[in-house]
Amino acid sequence: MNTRFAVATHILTFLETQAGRPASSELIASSVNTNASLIRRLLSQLAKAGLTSSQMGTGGGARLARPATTITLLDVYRTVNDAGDVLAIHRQPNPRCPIGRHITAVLQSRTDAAERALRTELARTSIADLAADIARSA
Amino acid sequence: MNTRFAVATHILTFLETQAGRPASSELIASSVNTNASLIRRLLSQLAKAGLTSSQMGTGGGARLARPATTITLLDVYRTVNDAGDVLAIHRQPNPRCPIGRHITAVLQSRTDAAERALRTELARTSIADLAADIARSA
DNA sequence: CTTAATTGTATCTGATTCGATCACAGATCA
DNA sequence: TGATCTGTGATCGAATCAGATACAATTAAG
Repeated sequence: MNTRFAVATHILTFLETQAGRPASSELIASSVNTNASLIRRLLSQLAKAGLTSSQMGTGGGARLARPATTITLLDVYRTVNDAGDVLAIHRQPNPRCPIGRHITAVLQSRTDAAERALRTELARTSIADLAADIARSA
Repeated sequence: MNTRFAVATHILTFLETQAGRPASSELIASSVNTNASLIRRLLSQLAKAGLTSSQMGTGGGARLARPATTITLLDVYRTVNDAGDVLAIHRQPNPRCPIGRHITAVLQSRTDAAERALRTELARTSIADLAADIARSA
């Protein structure tokens, strides 16, 4: 499993605490404890998904593009995960075997339901919730 | 994502259709369309988890160790996945940053809830259900 | 008792993925 | 003009994975 979901969530939560001031990738990287290039790559994805916006040049950086109450963990998940890769399906069962011929479709419908449950739960938490939790911890 | 969950489920469903007759790793491998060694590795895990039992020697092979109605996709998931690796957490945020210091715990509690939802859904499907779905498709 | 079949496990290999790192063109502002 | 940023491309080493081969141990059949 990669760490993009966790890092992207960290980024967004960090931006929320910046109260609208743009944050540079260097600054964010120092909070996440990784390098700025990786942060910029994730920010690029987040911006394409409409969750953040960035400005180049002196004094530039990234900001949330929407109120943190409207950005959920499901939005983050959708941004950084290819569709349905939590419970991958194996490639090519033997089509001459009755099990092999049907197992993929049958199993897929069940794993789809499971992933749907995961997503529903993720949708219940917003970046604002996380920021509030952190404020309470601090 | 690896394919162990899907392959292990395939194996168990295959065994269910064998009606108690032991199936060799070669036979199973031909249905899954992979090699026997991989199947044996998975069967070894499944046996340790109490889902299958194997017998060496001529005429040997693997069987379900319990009725298929009592083996759920959650059992399979537990067997082949390390704990909580669906939404991994990144390793070492900067502890000198308020966000970095708290994000891991705060996020973990939310991803735990999501993974719990996933598991609950997986528990609703048994190997017998899959076998029945396949019988209906055929 | 001998032989064939089968598991369980170790080892190796090529492909793929991932994160870290460096580099640099383009944009922006003072 | 010069300093500061983003966006993106390229490369690298580590890790993971599936495929493959090998072989000792076990079991049943003849």
